[in-house]
Amino acid sequence: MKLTTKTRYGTRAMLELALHQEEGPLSLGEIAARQELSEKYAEALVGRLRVAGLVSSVRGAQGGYLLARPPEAISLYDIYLVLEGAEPFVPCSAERDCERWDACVTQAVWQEMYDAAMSVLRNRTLADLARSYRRKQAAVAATYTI
Amino acid sequence: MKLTTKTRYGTRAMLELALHQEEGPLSLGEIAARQELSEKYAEALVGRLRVAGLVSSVRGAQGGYLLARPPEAISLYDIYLVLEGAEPFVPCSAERDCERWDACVTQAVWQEMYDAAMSVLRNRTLADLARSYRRKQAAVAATYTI
DNA sequence: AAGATACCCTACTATAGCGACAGGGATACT
DNA sequence: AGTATCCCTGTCGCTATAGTAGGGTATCTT
Repeated sequence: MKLTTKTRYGTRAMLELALHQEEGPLSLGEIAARQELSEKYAEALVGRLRVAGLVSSVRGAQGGYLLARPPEAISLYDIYLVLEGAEPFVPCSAERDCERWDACVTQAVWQEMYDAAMSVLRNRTLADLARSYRRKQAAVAATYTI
Repeated sequence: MKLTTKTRYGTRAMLELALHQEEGPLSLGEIAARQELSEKYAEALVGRLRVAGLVSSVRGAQGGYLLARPPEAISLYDIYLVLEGAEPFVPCSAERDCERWDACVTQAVWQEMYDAAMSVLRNRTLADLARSYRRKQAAVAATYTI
């Protein structure tokens, strides 16, 4: 069970956008630089987020990307779904009669496990992340000041 | 995010052992047959469960495998841990100063997600599974009887 | 007009892990 | 003697991930 870099990078990119929301669009170059990624790879990720409607874009010079909705309205699950896909944890292959009762019994547990993980993502928005980030930043600044 | 067959097969094998607990040891051949696996593959899985102390074995003719502890004392998390390893969702690579605050903020979420999934496994024992199984079996039997 | 930038499409490589099979030999119990 | 566990090794194919690379078009700002 692992989380891919796609989701990780993508989520962080979205967090960047949330943090810079009022300073106008963020270009691919900037996003890629902060993630230490090639522009091409970043393009692939952000492109999908755009097609999915989580991000909007501004073309031309000084263009770039913006969140399509306010950060409170974008959950981490939204991002996950776009980048990771909705593929289930464990496919149940039973189309006809299922002899595999034991499998079905365990199946229920896997499903529960998956749902538990997803519900964490569902209950967390980009606004939450941004808040955590700023709080952390403030805490560190305070340490240095004192 | 996916669950591997190792965990799935392993858990089902353990369920088999739980269900046949009183009928003496279950041989590899039987386990493999019920999982529709090669004996060799089953051997690899059960072998690890044995080394980990979840399963005990009886050598020689009429030998086989048994649960090492009562089913109530074996959680699905125990099994997961043995077969999947304790590797976290996302390793934090920061050993020194970490410039990646955004990453750390997201890291916390991934961790929470992982914990949520694991807590489902922790709260479920083989005895629970066996109970579900028997209940289901009884329900189906009733359907056919009526 | 020039430059910056999004947008799109394709191809390519490398690696790692998973899923599984195969064989053989030693040990232990009935 | 026969049935099993036990243990070690090697092989194979597949798939997904994780990226890189290149080149072209459209659109906006300055």
